[in-house]
Amino acid sequence: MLKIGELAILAKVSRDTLRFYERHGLVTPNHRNDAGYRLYSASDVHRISFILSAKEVGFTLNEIHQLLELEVTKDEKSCQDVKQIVDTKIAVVNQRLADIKRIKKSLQTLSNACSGGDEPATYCTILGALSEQNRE
Amino acid sequence: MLKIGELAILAKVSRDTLRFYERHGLVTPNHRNDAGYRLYSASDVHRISFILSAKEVGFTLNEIHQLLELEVTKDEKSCQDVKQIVDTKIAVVNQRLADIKRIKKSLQTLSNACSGGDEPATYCTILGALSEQNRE
DNA sequence: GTTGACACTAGACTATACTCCAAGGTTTAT
DNA sequence: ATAAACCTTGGAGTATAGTCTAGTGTCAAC
Repeated sequence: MLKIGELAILAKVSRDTLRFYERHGLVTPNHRNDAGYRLYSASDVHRISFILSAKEVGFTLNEIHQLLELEVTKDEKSCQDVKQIVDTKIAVVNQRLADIKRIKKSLQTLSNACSGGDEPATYCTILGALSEQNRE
Repeated sequence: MLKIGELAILAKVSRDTLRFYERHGLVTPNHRNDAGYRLYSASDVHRISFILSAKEVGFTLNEIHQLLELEVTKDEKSCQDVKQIVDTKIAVVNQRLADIKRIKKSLQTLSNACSGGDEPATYCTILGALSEQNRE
């Protein structure tokens, strides 16, 4: 059982963020002690880590909530419903994966073009690197 | 030369968004006609497409602006400065790539677990799929 | 037994990224 | 020549995701 400050340190978020996530149904403490203090389980660290990763790659808190809810609604929803939601997300993730790979490639082109010395970066533009990629 | 409404359709954004991006230095029309109408060049479609992709994978407009600026400041900044900024971004992109791959894998685990029929989704949780991935 | 670190709530405030509206000027098609 | 469709600016409003403050309560250590 972790108090909010302890979880905050482990999960590298602020206490306010934890309370905010609770209000939005993303992370709920297992218990409260007599004084009303939130008591979290150790596994909530993983839960928050997932939230942060998902956020990082462009999911909104609402979408993340929906993904986490698949757990909660397991008895009411049939597997086919779950699958449909998940497969839709996979399509989004694939698009994002393609985008990020393209951007990575452009950044690398840029970095390589600049790796010579400290001459002016005449050809150093992302859009240039991107369009070069498209020509290939 | 494209008017704002034409560019908006081609780039799949609203006119307001184009004006907003202009205020924030992301896309500037090449010219204005006598009536003050913005006139964009066709290549701005690519520019906006880059902005949208970068946004999609978690970059803020400020970061995107910085990346696009590398072009503008080419004569003032040495290649080494550019390279340093770009290499920092590559590290971020790599982290994001790892995150999104992990999420994709979890979603696929989930989808596969659900692919049988329409029995209740007892094992269908993302966090379950994620922790399974960690055990491997 | 009191001080300092931590907890609680409610509500105000901030940053980011739009989105909409009002009041007006321009262009185009009939 | 006039109406519809488009453009302009400035400013207000919205959604998302926190972040901060005030006022109060709790707990651990000295």
